[in-house]
Amino acid sequence: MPRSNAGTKGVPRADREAQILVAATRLFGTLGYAGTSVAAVAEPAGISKPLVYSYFGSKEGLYSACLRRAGEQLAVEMEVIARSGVVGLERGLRTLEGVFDLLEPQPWVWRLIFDPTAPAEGEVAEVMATYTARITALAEEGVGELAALVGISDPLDVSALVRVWMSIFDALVGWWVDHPDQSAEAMTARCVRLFTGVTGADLGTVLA
Amino acid sequence: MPRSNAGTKGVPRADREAQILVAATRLFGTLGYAGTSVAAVAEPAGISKPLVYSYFGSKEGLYSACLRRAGEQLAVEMEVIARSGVVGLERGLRTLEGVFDLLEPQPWVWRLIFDPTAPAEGEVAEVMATYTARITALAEEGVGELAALVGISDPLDVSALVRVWMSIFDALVGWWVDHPDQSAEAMTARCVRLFTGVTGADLGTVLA
DNA sequence: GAGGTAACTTACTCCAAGGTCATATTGCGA
DNA sequence: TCGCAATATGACCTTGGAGTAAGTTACCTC
Repeated sequence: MPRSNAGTKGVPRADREAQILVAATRLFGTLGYAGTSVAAVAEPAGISKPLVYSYFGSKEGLYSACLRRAGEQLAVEMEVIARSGVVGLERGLRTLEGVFDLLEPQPWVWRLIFDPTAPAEGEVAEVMATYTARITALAEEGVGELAALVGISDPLDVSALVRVWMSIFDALVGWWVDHPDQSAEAMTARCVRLFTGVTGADLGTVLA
Repeated sequence: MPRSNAGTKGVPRADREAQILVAATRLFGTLGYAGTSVAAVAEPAGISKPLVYSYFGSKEGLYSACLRRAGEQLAVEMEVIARSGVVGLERGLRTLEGVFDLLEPQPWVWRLIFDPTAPAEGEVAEVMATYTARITALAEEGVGELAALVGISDPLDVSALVRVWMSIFDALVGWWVDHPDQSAEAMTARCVRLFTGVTGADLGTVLA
């Protein structure tokens, strides 16, 4: 019998890294960057703090790794939908639908990307800026098209409207996270009802 | 000449408290609760840290005091507008207008009330909940009325729509904070254009 | 002008959390 | 089977910021 708990347990680095990322993503997404300690990540991952540092270097490094995985997933999902040819309000809806599906098993991931408690400088800020920029670009595309259609042409108006749209998106995801009994499908249907009610548009065929 | 810097400077407690609150509100609203240290508040107020503790008891006590002042101002402003008889989308606009005016000299106050880095328990959380509840009640009133008009009756749909509305409000204030060159009046006009564009409603008379 | 009190500061304590070091165990190739 | 690299940890160092103890100065009243 070993005299200490140290020593390898036969788990390869890649596997451990994956385990740590899962635990960290969940905690960061739930408690926020500032509210999560590295020790609190190590515990559910079943390992000790120094191993986390050995693999990810720092708390920021750990967060960046989580961010890259989650951000890539979300950005790709949204980009695929944007390139699928759907336009107008329906494009917004389809994007919501895709995000709801993606987030269904791990809704806390959303907060990761827009966490206001994350550091405003350094590596984390840069990675966040990358994904925020990719997502914002898509929003600008969609909102810009829609704005032109209803006669909103002033660039500052469009800029504000982009912000509003992203905020609506965030609010709907946030509401959903607070109502875990609602399925992704039900959420999409809800969005259709709300959009229809507010804009008067016809989105009846979206739920095919 | 005095041998130390200690000793009264003849400033009455009420005056000092007011100075401290001004400095604290600005810092909390800019850097957030978590990002602001009590020492950082003391410095621009021109005093030392223990005096802050002597007057406000704790960092939470200090934040609560800021919150009460700011929250009361905002809640009263919004309640007055709500009771003034204006209805429908115009009520939303008038509320935005009132908040823009109130915030013009101190836009950072907005973030104070919805600061996500504030503690989730204890006195601060309670005070925040109080004002959030007052403001949410007004939103529910206004949104509920509007929702009924466009045939949205499911309580969960209304609940989600309330969240969306508050988020739009927050986005518009946030955009404005990021564009300090825009006057409160210009912002109100912008909101009229956006609302008109998105909903198709006629708000032409609002800018009287 | 003596003393009580309000206003004020210096110099600490304490703790949580980020980060590091020295060391222990085991799998595996030569 | 020998030894090295990879995996792992307990114990430690360090820092920043919340909070406090004890003392200093000045105003105000009698």
